[in-house]
Amino acid sequence: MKLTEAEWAVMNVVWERRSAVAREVLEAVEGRTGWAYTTVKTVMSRLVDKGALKGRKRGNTVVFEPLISREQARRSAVRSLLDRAFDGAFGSFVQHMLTQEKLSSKDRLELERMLAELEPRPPRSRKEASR
Amino acid sequence: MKLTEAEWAVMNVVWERRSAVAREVLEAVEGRTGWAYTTVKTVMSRLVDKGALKGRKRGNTVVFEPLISREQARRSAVRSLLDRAFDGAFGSFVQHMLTQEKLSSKDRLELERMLAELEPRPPRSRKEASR
DNA sequence: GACTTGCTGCTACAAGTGTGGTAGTTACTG
DNA sequence: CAGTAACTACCACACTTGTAGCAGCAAGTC
Repeated sequence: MKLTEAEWAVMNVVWERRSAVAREVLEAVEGRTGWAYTTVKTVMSRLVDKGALKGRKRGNTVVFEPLISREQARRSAVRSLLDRAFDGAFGSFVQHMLTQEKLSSKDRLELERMLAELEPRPPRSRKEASR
Repeated sequence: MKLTEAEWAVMNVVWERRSAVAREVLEAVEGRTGWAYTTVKTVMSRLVDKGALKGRKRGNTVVFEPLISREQARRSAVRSLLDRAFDGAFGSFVQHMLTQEKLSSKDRLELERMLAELEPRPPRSRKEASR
């Protein structure tokens, strides 16, 4: 599932709240984007068309919920970046991250912590069931 | 500098050879893409327009060379991914990489190695505790 | 010098994307 | 119940992206 920039902005809001109506999404992104209400609606319709959202009519309005998980979308975004920009090679990607991107030491610590945590034996995160 | 998928394919070839004419690019990507010669030309023209390539006429043909570095392009691609899909937060990105992407243990080792190599925590002399 | 071949600069055109307007419809408010 | 506010579905339109055709010009061939 490939999402456009605008679609990410919308999906991020819906994922965060687990479900949302158009106006909520608008309010959440308005500051950054300056979109009109109808713009949000259009983007959301397209997301329904492409199977990323499902809308359920409740009275007058439509409540949207995600049909794809954030992790799923993230995976394919990462995959796609790796393929087009890093020859699909994880190694060159990591190399890039560590040498080219300016990581704050906080970032680096985070990275370490996670590695360490993962190191002894892949500990399942406590939040297990996520397809 | 934001590149499209087709543009990445072309730029990758040019970066690899440091310079290339259209036909070389075509030959390099033909297998994967099945593009026509003119398709390559069009993409390359657009790359010139947006300042990613410069073309220098040599006799009949045009030799292209990159105006932007691969690292530069990669940086902005990574940045863009982080922003749209990970709230711009490096932390959640790393978390994703470690929990969601299937890293081979080789990948993980690589990640560790580089991290260690870059480690700011200096086991160096404690005299210069600055960077 | 006339031909052939390959390269170039335009032009095209459909699908995807960003952005939003309109009009009809539902539901609250007095 | 009439008026207003809020929603929805549909339409519009410019710009980008993928993909390529065409016609003219340069260069090697006999």
